[in-house]
Amino acid sequence: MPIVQLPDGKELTYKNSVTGLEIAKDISISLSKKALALQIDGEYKDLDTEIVKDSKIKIITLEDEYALELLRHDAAHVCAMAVQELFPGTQVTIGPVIENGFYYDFAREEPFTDNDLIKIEKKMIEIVDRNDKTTREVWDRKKAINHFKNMGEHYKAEIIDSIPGNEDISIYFHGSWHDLCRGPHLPSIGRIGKSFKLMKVAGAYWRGDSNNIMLQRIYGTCWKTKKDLDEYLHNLEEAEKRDHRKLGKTMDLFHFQEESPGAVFWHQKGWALFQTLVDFMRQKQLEAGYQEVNTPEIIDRVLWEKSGHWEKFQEYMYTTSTPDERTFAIKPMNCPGHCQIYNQGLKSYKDLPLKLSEFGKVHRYEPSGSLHGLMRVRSFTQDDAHIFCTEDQITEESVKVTKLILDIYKAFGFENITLKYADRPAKRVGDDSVWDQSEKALLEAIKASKVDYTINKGEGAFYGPKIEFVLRDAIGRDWQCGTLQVDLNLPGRLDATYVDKDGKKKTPVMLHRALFGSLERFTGILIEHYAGKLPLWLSPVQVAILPINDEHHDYAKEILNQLEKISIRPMIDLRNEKINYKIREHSVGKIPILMICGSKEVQNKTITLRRLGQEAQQTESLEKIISSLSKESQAPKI
RNA sequence: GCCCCCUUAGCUCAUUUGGUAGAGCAAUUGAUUUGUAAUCAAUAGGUGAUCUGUUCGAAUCAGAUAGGGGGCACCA
Repeated sequence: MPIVQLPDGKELTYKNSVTGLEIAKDISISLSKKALALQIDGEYKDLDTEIVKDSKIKIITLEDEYALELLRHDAAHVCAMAVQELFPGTQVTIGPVIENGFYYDFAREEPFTDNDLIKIEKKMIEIVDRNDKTTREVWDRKKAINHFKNMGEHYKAEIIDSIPGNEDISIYFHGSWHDLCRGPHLPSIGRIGKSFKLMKVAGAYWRGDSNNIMLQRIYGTCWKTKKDLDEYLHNLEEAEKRDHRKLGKTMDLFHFQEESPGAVFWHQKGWALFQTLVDFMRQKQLEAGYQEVNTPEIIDRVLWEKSGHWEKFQEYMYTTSTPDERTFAIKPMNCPGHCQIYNQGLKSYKDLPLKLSEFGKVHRYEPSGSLHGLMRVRSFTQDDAHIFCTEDQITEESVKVTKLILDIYKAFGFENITLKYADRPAKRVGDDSVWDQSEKALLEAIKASKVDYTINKGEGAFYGPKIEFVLRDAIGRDWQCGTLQVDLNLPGRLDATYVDKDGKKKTPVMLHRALFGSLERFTGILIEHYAGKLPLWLSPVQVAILPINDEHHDYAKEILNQLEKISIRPMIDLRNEKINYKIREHSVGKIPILMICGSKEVQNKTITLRRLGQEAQQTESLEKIISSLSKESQAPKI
């Protein structure tokens, strides 16, 4: 006699076991038509799941957020069905739901072409129209493995083999097609509707391991309505316009060229932006008690061997040998250098925490496939620092770093910053007891910072656990920017010591931290974040002075002069062009403020101001504008 | 590094099956002296990424190399 409780608290009593669909019918015919799945005691199940005992249930319809996941999961199945109908012999592997859609990985000798994608999409629509009913069966493990092996589905057989013994092997049927799957699924496949689209084909390693074979991954997007799909596609198009590589070119900020892959040629305007960021950080770090230093670009490999970098990263380091037959590495990191500075002279516990910072340009021979505009380069500038401290100081210093990073990010208006806590990786240096200690300390620090975070298992640095501060680019890709790492290994390896209260020499802890991380990457993120419309203080050209005709040139030059005196970055457009033309060109060029001067302005000693993205004009006295701009162009206070 | 795709004028892009390349913007020159998102005209601009092959003939077909794009893997 199961009693089922509905979300509104109402209870229904049944004599025998009952399915979700039957309950939905009892509530209302319209609900039964909309019903997609079932939530039983918080767990999502198929709509035809038999309920045998008292439980809290909820009928899932398109209105529930979870419906989107169901739709996308089913869409992945439909994609696999379509592929197998069109390309017999293709093996299926996995097809999970991801943000905005799904993907499915296939094993097939021949590559899928863009044309195939169109065919597959058409076939998917056919399958949706067929609207096969979905049924679920639980199979014996051995039977399932043999069954899929006999079908030639070796990857599926392998997956079943790796499912923990206490879990059911559930097989879902959509008509005659079937797949191993955890479920739940829609009652029939046609319920996914037609608001989906296959987006791209890509390679992906079987089980995410680069030692394995490469599969072909088909990415798709799927939505509840056509309107949602169109909106998603439209937003994607808009986001692509914000691509920093595109804006970098049109805004004349930087370029790349094939003679130096992954290295930035900064143009004057891009460099001005870069330098503004450096100035900003320098100021913030001085306020936070850091001492800025500078260390050599090229250091003997002996030091890198000592630090452990050589063993782990040798193939990703640029090296150079000199006529005296020494091998040097071009620094990929600043930490060993900072340790050398720390090691000069005896340090006392009273010196700690000692914070050394550097805008250090580092070089890493990153895999060619990983290069990506400014986001991933082979030569970049870190706003790096190392805090030498005692174990007791780890938490306090870490909390300070976390706050500093978050405050700085907020100054740029970043809303969704993701924090990830990454613990010990497989390949690492140091004893596990030391790792236990440093992981505990960092976890304590992140908890004390009272911020949300996720766990990134096994993704720490080789010398210690880390917190990653992750920002998103225009099209939703995540990039690690800031980082904080607790290191109980390198100071010992690099002979750093301090004299403690008891007169004994001890090894300090080193906190590695970067705020922006890579200045190059952060600049890229910023360009996309602002869609190129940089705030006044960051804009390489802050003001364009546009005289109406050549009678106004002298006055325009006078304005230029006055702006330069208060360290505004102005430009003047003396070309013989119409004012409309000049306004358009400098608006497209994303200059925040246009100053128009004609006869009226010359006569009254005023300026007419027009701001980027606005049509409104504002006429003020030259004096007043100068003083207000001087304030407005300051870096934000944090 | 791996899979797939791309590379044509300074920029954005055409040239449908092989018959030696076009447009818009930008540039240059001239005219125009202009009041809030493109004034008009003329001129110039290309070893079609690079190399090698197939062919009577290659931007177009094949191969290699380089760079780039989308993913995967990597990311001190």
